[in-house]
Amino acid sequence: MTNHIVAGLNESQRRAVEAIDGPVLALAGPGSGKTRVLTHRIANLVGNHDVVPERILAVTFTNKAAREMRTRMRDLLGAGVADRIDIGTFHSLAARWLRRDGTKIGLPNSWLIYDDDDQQRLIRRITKELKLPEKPFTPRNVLAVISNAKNELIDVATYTASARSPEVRMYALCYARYEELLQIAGAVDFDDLLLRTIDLFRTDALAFYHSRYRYILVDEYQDTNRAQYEMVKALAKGAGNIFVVGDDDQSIYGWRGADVRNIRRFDADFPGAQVIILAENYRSSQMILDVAQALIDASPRRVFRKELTAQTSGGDAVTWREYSDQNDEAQRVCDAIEHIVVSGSGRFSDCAIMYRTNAQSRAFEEALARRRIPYVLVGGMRFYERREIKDMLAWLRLMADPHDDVSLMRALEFPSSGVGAASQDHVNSWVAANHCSWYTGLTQCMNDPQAIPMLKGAPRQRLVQFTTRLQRLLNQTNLVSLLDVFDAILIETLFSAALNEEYGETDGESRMENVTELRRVAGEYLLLPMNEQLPRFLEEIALVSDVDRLNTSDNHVVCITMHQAKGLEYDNVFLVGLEDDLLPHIRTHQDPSQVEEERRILYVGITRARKRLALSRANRRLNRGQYVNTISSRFLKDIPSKLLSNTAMGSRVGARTMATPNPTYQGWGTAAAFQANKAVTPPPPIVLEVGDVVRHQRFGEGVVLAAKVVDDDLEVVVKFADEAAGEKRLIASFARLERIVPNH
DNA sequence: CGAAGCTAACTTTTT
DNA sequence: GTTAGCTTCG
Repeated sequence: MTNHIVAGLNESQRRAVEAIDGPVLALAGPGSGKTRVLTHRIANLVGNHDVVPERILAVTFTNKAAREMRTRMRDLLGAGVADRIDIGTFHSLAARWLRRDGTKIGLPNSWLIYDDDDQQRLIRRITKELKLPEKPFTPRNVLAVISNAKNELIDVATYTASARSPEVRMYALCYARYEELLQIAGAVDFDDLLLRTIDLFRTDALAFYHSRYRYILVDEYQDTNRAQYEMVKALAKGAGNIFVVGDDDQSIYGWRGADVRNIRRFDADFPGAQVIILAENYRSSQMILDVAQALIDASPRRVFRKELTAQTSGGDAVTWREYSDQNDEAQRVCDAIEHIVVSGSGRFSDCAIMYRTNAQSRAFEEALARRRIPYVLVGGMRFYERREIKDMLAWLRLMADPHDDVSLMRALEFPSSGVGAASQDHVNSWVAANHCSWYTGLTQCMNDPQAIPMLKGAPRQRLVQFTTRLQRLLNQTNLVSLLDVFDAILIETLFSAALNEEYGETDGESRMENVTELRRVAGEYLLLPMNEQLPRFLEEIALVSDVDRLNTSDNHVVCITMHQAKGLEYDNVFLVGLEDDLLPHIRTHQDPSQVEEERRILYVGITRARKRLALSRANRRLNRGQYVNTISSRFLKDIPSKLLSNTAMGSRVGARTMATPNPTYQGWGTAAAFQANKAVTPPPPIVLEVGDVVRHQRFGEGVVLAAKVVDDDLEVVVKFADEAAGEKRLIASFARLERIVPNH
């Protein structure tokens, strides 16, 4: 039956949609309509083959991809049907299954997810406890060792048994203790979500999942790690209808355990697999694809070769420019963006600046802010990683699980409970010796003054006070919603006042606004049954990423790493910092396979562009306070120079000098005509004179000592009342100064 | 015990 | 140019 579901698909897409039985591998080049294939395949199963929606499982790598798929499914099938399909990331699905069946493999009834920060705190505690030297045993290193072991499905016993060198034996000790502490806290880390699910699939519970999921679809299969691969294999053993989409040329997560071999050996793992290649590109111009193709064809070992073809030939030339330094690069990119907007060929939101490392974003942020171009920065400090947010979450988590040690120690520090390092050490050695949680230890200590002999007098009193406060919260019976719990904590801890105390009034208030924003998010969970509200809220927060929060409808330039940009697309893409040492990153130079991964990162970046692509580098770059000369990325050699133009995008604007401002574009005023979003609208230009009294978000009040116009903006020197802040040179619009007393 | 001030190290990418 | 962790002082 041919109908609207397959209408409009090309030959390969259609085959991928209609091959519903058995194993199928779809090799989907960038922009080849991968999501379309996934959604239409599901629509085909439900609409044309009467598959019950509940029998379908779709796995993605990001929440964003999951949400997008859900939205498209609703358009195709209607919400009533679409919402019955299980769609999610590996991690969120695993969490869902473990909530349901975790007790079968020994998980407690309720458990928490430890994020990266929690893990590091735990590790720091362990390395201190074991008195390990700082040198190789940084939290980051130790965590990487443990995570790699977990990714390879190596448990503590196996790891310990295979430890030869003294150093590895130390890591083994950390691993063992780490696992014990997680267990005591009733917590699982990201890797555990997958590992424990594999454990679950080794029990007879697997039969349930086999009967439940008859059709399995996996997106971005090239990014699966060992654990995810095992999960897929276990599930696919049921009905055998396993459909995976991926592209080995876009495999860029090897560093966190993803194994390209999973996709390359798919037909060996699943005998009789159909392999379908999707190479027709519906996104980019042929000019852009030629560059991408040249780059990837230069890769020495490729297994599946694809020849990307565009819908139309030609397009704007891809540009390559070398700038003097990172600020120059940022300025010229801004020129080009302004040109695009002013000439009417695009909006700010059609432009994206992509770089290899987050550290590169600073120069662009400053240049964009200075010109009042609205932008968003993806990555860097995430909302849920802010101090005040983590502090609030620590208390919320304690409400769900008082044995969560990491949160308890955090709650102990904010609001300050007056419990110092010495007392903490006493408690810590006691709970370590008794293999119990802090909460258990503190409760004992409260009931029996002699329980922890080292603790007495005032320090013990303070701990008792803290425990009393915590128990008062835990025992409140009149809390009937998540918001009640939230507010009870705010009241009991005097959270807002504590923020002002800790950060000063101005900063404290703005941090409280973030907490209020968190409260607003919590408010979205009120429709769930009371006992599910808090756990679900916490789980979602642990698994949400920055890209997930990216709002594509707002009119702003996007600054993003090439990694995070995977799955996104823009009319105009600026790939910056194409320098050896940055791309390929210096830490990959000695390993050819890692350098090849860097090549694929660039490939991913290039193929994000629809219409225009600008490549650039800075001849010298400020590294940590020092300028370093750079050389072009070695990957440039693989792109024939005839494919590159050295006329920059928007070069007319680029030619302007600081002395003669572009008459057609006058900062934000003109840009506002292009319907910028309110949320990102920079403040109107502020005019300051010497002698004005101003307020800064962080530094507080100060007086303007000097002011001069630099590059269309005002640069001021402000002497702040706060001794610590002293005198600062600031860009007026970037610093968001507020004039409180004009100088008349 | 906590605040302030100093040093060192550091920056790859993140579910 | 930042941040985290350590030392020192009050």
